[in-house]
Amino acid sequence: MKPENDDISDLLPLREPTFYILLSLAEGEKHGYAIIKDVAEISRGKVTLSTGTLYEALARLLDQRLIERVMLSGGEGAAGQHPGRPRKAYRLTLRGGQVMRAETARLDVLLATARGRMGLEA
Amino acid sequence: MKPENDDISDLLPLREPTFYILLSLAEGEKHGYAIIKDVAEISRGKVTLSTGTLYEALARLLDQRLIERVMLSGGEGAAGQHPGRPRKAYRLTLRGGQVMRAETARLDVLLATARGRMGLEA
DNA sequence: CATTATATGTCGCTGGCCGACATATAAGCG
DNA sequence: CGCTTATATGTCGGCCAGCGACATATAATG
Repeated sequence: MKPENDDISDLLPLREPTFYILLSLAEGEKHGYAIIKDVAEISRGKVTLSTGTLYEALARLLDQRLIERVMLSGGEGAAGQHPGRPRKAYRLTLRGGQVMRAETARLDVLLATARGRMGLEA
Repeated sequence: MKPENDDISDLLPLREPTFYILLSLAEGEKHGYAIIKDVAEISRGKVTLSTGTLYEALARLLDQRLIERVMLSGGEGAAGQHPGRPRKAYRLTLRGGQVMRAETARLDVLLATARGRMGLEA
């Protein structure tokens, strides 16, 4: 019925790197480099994002409004002293959260179907 | 220790269409067109394989030895009367089964991680 | 003052997916 | 009989996310 213009299901399935990037941001706002380290950690070293993958994904996710830029917490006029270029922090949007819930739901169904089909309930 | 030459984890993650193709064959041997219909069914209409996707995937999976061709059951000299071009049936190999188990295990961990991170155990 | 760790970004290539197109064949129908 | 329909396999060009390689900038450390 509803034309549902910017339909979330068009964005699914998420590729593994993208899924982990959003998942990392689900925990709280982060800047790019922090995401790389976090993803390596939560994936138990299995996913090591290349910078190409990461920054291109961030641009795409911004465009899709699944994430948004945030001012760096550390507040006031504090430039925030740290090595490297100035950080850019991102956070998950409501829409981004919806996508993550839709994707986990999809995976859930997929796994249930697979378990049912293959003989490995044991 | 073992160099593990043809490592299965190089083939993961599977894309959704590929996953469903292998899952369909896990049930038993099928020919291409039957896979298309079966996948549409088991995915509750969510995944409709284009013939491009399907036949290219079958060629690739054969090459990776995840599936193999089988003689059409229906036996003897029976040509097997049916409309359309002669059927080509495929079956999952042991290696293909290993890949499916590895992939479902990966998804399982992924989902558990996601559930832990997002606040939705409820 | 050189190295290292932190930090962001671009570019070209590849692989899998996809829609469009091509082809072949048996069955059903008027 | 010829037309359409459903079944069946296959190719091709384009697209897009991921990825390795490369480029650049900066603060801390020895």
